[in-house]
Amino acid sequence: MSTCKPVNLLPKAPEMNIVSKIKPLIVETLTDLYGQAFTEGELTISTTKPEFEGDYTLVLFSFVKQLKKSPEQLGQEIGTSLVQRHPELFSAYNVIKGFLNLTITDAYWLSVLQEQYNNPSFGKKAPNGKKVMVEYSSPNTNKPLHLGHLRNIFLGWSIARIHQEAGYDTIKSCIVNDRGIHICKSMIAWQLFADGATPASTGLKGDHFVGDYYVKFNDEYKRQVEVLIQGGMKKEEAEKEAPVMKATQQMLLEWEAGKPDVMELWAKMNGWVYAGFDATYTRIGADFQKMYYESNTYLLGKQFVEDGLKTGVFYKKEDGSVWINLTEDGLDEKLVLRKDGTSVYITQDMGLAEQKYEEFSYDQSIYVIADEQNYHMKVLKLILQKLGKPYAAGIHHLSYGMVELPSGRMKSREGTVVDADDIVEEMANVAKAKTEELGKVKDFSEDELKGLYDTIALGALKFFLLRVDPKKKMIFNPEESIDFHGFTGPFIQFIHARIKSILRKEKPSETAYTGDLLKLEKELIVTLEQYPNVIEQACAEHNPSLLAIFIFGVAKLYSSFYTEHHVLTAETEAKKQLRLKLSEMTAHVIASAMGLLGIRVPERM
RNA sequence: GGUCCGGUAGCUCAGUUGAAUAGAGCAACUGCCUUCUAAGCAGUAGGUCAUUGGUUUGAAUCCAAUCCGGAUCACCA
Repeated sequence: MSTCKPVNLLPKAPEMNIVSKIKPLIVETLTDLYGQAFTEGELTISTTKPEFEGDYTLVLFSFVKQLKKSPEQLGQEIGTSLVQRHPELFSAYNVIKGFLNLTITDAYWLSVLQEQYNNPSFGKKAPNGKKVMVEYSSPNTNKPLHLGHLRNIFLGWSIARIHQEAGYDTIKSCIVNDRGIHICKSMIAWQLFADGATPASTGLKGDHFVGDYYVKFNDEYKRQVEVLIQGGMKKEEAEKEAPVMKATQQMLLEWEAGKPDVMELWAKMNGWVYAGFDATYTRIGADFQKMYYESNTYLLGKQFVEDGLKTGVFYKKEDGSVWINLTEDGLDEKLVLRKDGTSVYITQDMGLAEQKYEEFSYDQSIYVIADEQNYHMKVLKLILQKLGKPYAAGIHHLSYGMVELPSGRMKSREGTVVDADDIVEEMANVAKAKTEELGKVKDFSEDELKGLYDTIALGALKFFLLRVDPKKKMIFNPEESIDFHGFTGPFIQFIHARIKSILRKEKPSETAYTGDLLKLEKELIVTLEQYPNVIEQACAEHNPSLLAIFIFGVAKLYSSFYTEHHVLTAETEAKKQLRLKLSEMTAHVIASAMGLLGIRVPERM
């Protein structure tokens, strides 16, 4: 950094966000002026609306009653005092109705720019020594991933990445549901219909190959049930008696008994599925540090039942089944062990939580699971709390809404599931067509082009799924492919590429700028300065959409700036340097924020 | 029926720790490529914030009731 300028006139490098900086100053001013104690929490400070003069606004209404003065008078007094006491921070103020609009000095904003313009990690926090586990994806191994999984995966990956940026040590994990009746259905169908076919012999991706047999099972099952009903059987009975269903149940028993040929087929078919999943994960950029398999964990948790019975948290019914009564907590009674002594879903989850804690001693454990499991996760946390588990408090359910079609929920039986691989490929094709049409990267090699198409396709898809508040369900219309204009990933990628195109021609010099700031120049810095806060908030609220919304605002602002003011042919050399710095800082923040969403940004597009 | 979540522009969504004239994108309409990438910019139009009542200096936001949609309350996972 340059040190040969009159630094003493400038505020120190902004480790702290401007809002947290001015809050104590306002508190101090209030106390001095009126002799009453206020806390920072009592202040309402927001960015000043564009139609008014100023950067940040203090709402005065709340003080009127306590101080028995009109808002106008309060505003004048506080404003005068702040500008007098801290001329290095406040250059002007105005009072409109009950709002005190404060203008921060250009010098302050320029110091922010000067300190951070070449910092690609602006907003990154120092390690806080805390460990967070994020469990996401968690697929079944009987069919390929679909659009709903993608929302889960992008959310999980992003929330882990955001925590990492906020200073946490993160471990991404996945619990694979690799056992159970649904797997056996694919296995039975393969035995019946495959005639030895494999993914290799058919050229199909393993997860799709196995998924096809799951569909074949259901078709056959439906056919057999129909035949039995026509033979005079009742529907419920037919559903139980259909030969393929009986064979499947038999197979599940054999699996649990460890029958060698069943285990072998199971391992083989799961292997195909994993190969398929891995290909998808690699393409979309998902990764895990720890895989858990239900075939290993489904017996866990039984020791909890013993403990719970001893401490009276659980109780046993006459038939031998074990329950917990949660009615005092507003929930129902919940079974934790079947009468035959086998564990249920929630028992396994207790066991897995314990195992994760033993292995990683996490401070926080985030489960990315659809909102249909809100009740289950509430119960899980509550039970663990009642059992006095130290890790119970750190359990957080990142609940997200379903991705629905305009016609309603996706249903695999009706063939309305949007396949993950298909949608990625489709987006890549759109990206290709669009790129070729624009013809801006004709000199790219085959590989570079392919990389660019995936970057844009995944940018569009990830941004589309992450820009919405996770807890809200969202509508996806397959008729219209995901847009590349407006509030989208590709728009932001485009702005980044544009900036890079300038920076390839010239890089900013280190000398600090000391002149005036035009409206858009200042607005850009004011906005960029908020980035560390946005990371913090996205982390605290487990909500990547805050980053998506923020970074779109940045990109839009830069786009206006870019159209209105020239960088390389600026009015003066000093202005050019200023704008080069603005451009570089914007590019860094875009790359960083998009990175937290799992989206790459191209140098050219 | 109990619990939870949602209802904001034609569509998809922000805004929901109360604050100024409720914001974006898409779609529609008007302009702008001989100057750093037009996947862009500038602008026009589009609203009974589901309804009713309440609290407040101030309500899309808080409270109550009602209507609509969804999830869940399995010895399935």
